[in-house]
Amino acid sequence: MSTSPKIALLEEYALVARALSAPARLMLLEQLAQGERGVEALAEKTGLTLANCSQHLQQLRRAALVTSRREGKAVIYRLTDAKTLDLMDLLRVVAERNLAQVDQILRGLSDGQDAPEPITREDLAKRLAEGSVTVLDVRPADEFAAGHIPGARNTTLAELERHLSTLDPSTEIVAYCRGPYCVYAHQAVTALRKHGFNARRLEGGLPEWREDGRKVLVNGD
Amino acid sequence: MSTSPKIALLEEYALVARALSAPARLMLLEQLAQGERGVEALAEKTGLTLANCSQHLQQLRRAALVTSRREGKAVIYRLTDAKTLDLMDLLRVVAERNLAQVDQILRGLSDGQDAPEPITREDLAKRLAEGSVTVLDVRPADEFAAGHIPGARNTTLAELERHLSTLDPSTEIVAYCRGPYCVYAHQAVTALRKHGFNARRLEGGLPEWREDGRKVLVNGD
DNA sequence: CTATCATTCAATTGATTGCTTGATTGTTCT
DNA sequence: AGAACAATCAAGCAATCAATTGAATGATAG
Repeated sequence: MSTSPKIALLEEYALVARALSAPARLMLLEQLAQGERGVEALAEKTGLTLANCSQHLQQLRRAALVTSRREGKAVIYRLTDAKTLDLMDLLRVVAERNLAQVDQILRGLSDGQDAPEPITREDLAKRLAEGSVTVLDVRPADEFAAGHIPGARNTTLAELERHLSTLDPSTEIVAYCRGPYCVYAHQAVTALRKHGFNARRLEGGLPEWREDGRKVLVNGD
Repeated sequence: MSTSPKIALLEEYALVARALSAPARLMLLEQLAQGERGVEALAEKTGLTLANCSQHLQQLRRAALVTSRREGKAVIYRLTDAKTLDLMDLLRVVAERNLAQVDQILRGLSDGQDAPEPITREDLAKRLAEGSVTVLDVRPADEFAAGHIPGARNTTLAELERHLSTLDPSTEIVAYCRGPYCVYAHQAVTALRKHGFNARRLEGGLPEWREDGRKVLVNGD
């Protein structure tokens, strides 16, 4: 070791930070937060080419944020540690606090109107038990099928307009998506409110709900 | 905005992560955690050239992790937000959990022996009130002068050997330094234990102690 | 053993980073 | 106004990174 142990340690910490310093890798981690995935599925979801995706995954693996195992001819990646999600979340919090840019983008999502505070997972669980709420899962159908909040209805943003008439205007709607990094729920709430619905976002997304130890339905009810 | 809002957001988060992805900048943040500093002082402490230091500081500012103000002809930098320390700490935790490399380096610091668990700040405060402990501040004298735990004795690692005879072998010694990123306390504890002293590390360092709202003595008692 | 499929490796391009040197800006002191 | 000082800017270099393309590995199925 030519460098001092202090620098060597800092270099390791920096390696982890560097792994988080590309949008593509943040997307990959967001996907992996939903559950383990093969390389091809990840490439498709994130819009990366296969080779590029594979290389990003290897950078994540060098930083030990993900682990892989072989399953037949496929290689399955998963998060090494749920703490990584905390790290990403804190990254988001610090960015939102300090960077005016972030605030602007988020404001842009809500289209001029002020978005209401998100509902906590605990509150949603209570409301679900009472049946006094409609839950909307705004993720692609395959992710919905792989697991969702019990009782949730699935729709994509594109299809939302067509489903408006089937929603009860007198019940509050709670929308959720992949997690704090995902903007689908923001956009769904904005769209719904514009049509006069009483809609809010869920705090976090499915990975956080699952991590709380709450029930998740798999494979289309 | 040519890119989608989702990518734009991720780019902002990535910007923050990128700011943390160089050892030099982690060192700067560690210094700033002790309190605000001018550019020259930071350059000296970190061993960076002035221009280089200034450029790193500007990257940190771009990510809004630090803020600067002018004071006479000097520019004083400080952390924008204490949450940044949490972020760095979590970075460390994730790195320590997952990277075998980190474990090895830390093990190397303790020279083969197993280091005891660090003492919590709460426990140390109790022990201090009883007077049943010797507290050792293992930072450079100027940082000690700028603030330290009441009752602490200051010594550098280099001077530690010469001070051994003035330490009471029957009292437990608690060593601390700049914080979780700083290895001085690790090394001091190892040295002390090798000489038969009963020594432990404090969890965190002075910035964490201060953030707990605990008392700090300034300017040499 | 060969064919096939999923993934990784290797080589290339253009862009970015880290660090150095020397000039420039902005502030204070005389 | 001019000298002295702290900090920043600008230019240049080597090193690294992101993305693309095409070839090579590793595992399975026939």
